[in-house]
Amino acid sequence: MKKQHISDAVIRRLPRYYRYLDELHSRGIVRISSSMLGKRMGITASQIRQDLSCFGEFGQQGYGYNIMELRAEIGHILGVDEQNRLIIIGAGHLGHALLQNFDFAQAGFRLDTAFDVSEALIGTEVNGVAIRSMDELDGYCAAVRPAVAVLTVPKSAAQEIADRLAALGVSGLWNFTNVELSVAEHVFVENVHFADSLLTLSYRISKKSEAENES
Amino acid sequence: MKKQHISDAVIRRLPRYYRYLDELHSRGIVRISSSMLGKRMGITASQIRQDLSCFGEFGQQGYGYNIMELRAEIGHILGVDEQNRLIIIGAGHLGHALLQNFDFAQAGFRLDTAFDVSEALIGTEVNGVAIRSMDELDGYCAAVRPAVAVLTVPKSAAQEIADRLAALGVSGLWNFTNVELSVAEHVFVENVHFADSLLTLSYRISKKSEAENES
DNA sequence: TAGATTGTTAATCGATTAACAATC
DNA sequence: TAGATTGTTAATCGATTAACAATC
Repeated sequence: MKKQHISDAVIRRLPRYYRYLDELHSRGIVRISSSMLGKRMGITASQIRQDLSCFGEFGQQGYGYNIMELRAEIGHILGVDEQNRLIIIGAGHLGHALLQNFDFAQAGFRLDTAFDVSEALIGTEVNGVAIRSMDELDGYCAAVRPAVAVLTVPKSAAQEIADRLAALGVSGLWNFTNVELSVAEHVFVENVHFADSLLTLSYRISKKSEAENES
Repeated sequence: MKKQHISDAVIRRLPRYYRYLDELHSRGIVRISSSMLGKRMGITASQIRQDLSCFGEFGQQGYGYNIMELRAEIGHILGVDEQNRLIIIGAGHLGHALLQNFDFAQAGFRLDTAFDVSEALIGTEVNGVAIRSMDELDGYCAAVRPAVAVLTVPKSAAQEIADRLAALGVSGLWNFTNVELSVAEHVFVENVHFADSLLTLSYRISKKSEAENES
């Protein structure tokens, strides 16, 4: 095991390992070798072993990996057992969708509450989660100290709210607005840029039809 | 300009360039050099010039790039001017959020219609888009031949619907379900894995608090 | 024990950065 | 013209893959 610096490429593969191990486990499979897992995931066995070796020794020669064990180890590395507190800013359509569908607990977070500016929403509950006024945000954060805030607000409000949350001491922002936030460096920002994602698909499709027209 | 193979890393940066150029343009700025753009984006000028050189020569020595022009070029590379047809499968919370908020036209797609199994939704309109029965899917695709289908359905239905869409001839799937789809190789899949994204944030936050505890 | 598979070191490959001649 | 900045070639850096001794 080399403690060193862990590259972003490795970190972004961890959730994918986690997902595959989850599925194997739910199918009742007990063990797997790096080469079998690699075959399923479409990556090399080398890469899997190399990646895991950043964090420890989780396998056994001649046997491979115990799926339940490895899943738990990766979950631990990702911090899913910490159950950090999380709040949602903006309970519009997207905020609602997350409130209704997304399993925050499985990703290691405890969803506390949501905030919105709409009078119609304030005071209501969605899926058992209370929606509060943005006026309460400061007091709430001071008292509860949530680790992460989900940004599902209009583009125009994003940077201002991000600054406010940074000042209130959140550690991370899960940003669904299509803007590039600039925040103090102690705050981690993870972007979910729908438009970027769809544009890469657009690129691949148009390259494909170009290629077809050439032939 | 080198036509060659274009790496995924380059393709994934294109939408980001596009976004920055959009913003500069809307602020009325006319030209920018690779070094200034790099400074804003937090990347090197070299990388920008190297990336762009995959597709052509868009700048001018001693001047830099005309923002409007470069934006249009990148838009064209990404295929935003093709206005491919797109359908949404699953008009639940997330499907609704996309129907209401997302600007498909700006990403180069024409949103035709949505499909769902819910009797309550079938026949209604959301934001001017008709929601049809899944029973109509085959006939609709045969007639209209949409290029892309958005998958906002429950996990359990995802693979089956993906297979069906692949057989119906779609070129791309924009997959919001947290499953790994396996489809015929002529179909491109672009995943938006919320859970993976949040887990990387979880990782960074827990590493941070570990580091703090050590000191 | 023999076979399988790990963790790790070394080799390769690809992506990023630096340097610079070309030229607006 | 002089200064600025490109596009591209070369150098560096990092990530992926291959190989293999260690060992269950």
